[in-house]
Amino acid sequence: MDPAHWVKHPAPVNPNAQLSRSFYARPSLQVCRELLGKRLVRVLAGVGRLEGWINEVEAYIGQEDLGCHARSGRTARNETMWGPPGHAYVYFTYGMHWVLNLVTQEAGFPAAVLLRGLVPLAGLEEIRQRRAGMPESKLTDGPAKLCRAFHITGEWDGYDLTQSDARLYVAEGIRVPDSLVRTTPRIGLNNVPEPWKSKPWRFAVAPDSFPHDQREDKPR
DNA sequence: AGCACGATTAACT
DNA sequence: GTTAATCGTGCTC
Repeated sequence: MDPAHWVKHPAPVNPNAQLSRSFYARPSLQVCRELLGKRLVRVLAGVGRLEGWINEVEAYIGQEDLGCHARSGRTARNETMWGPPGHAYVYFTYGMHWVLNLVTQEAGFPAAVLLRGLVPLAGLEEIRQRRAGMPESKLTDGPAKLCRAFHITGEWDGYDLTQSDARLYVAEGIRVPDSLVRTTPRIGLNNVPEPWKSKPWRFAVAPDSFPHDQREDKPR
């Protein structure tokens, strides 16, 4: 990938800046698209920071969206999605996997963005440990894989990613031009009726688009 | 109370 | 390409 495709955020954006609630409090598709290239940060006490560039996301938008958990109304499981934006919505699925969403839009409207993929940036040693036996390219290339790698479980459901001293949050990152963004239907909605099944609400950018020289440990 | 299935993954043919 | 693993959730009876 031509490095010229990558443009750093213009000053005065602080590249370490934690995203504020106003970022999440917007239409979900806009938040979704803009999350590409941002960094998921997990602070582990005594271990250090795990970081990854966000490279794949999906939007789930309201009760009308029959692919969204909120389709069945307000329940104990989806409660977090109905709350204020900027919180983590973490749920358990397929009897063994946790997945992480970021709540979007205003409180009272159930919507969130599912994080489906990261490109490991920092804390590689810890990430590899959590994903023992997996090839380098498959450490965090799925919604449950990235939760496994970043120590994210149901305990994080409802966590406010915008609080100061957050141990889990999203920070500024690298700018991803539209020319690199692929838009497709969402993954895994096998029994969801149309038109929801085919809504192009998945946004992805190829992992090898990200600059290797900024990673803590370059892939071998 | 019972049941079908899931915003998935890893292993396998 | 197919499939087992594994259990919480929401829906039906």
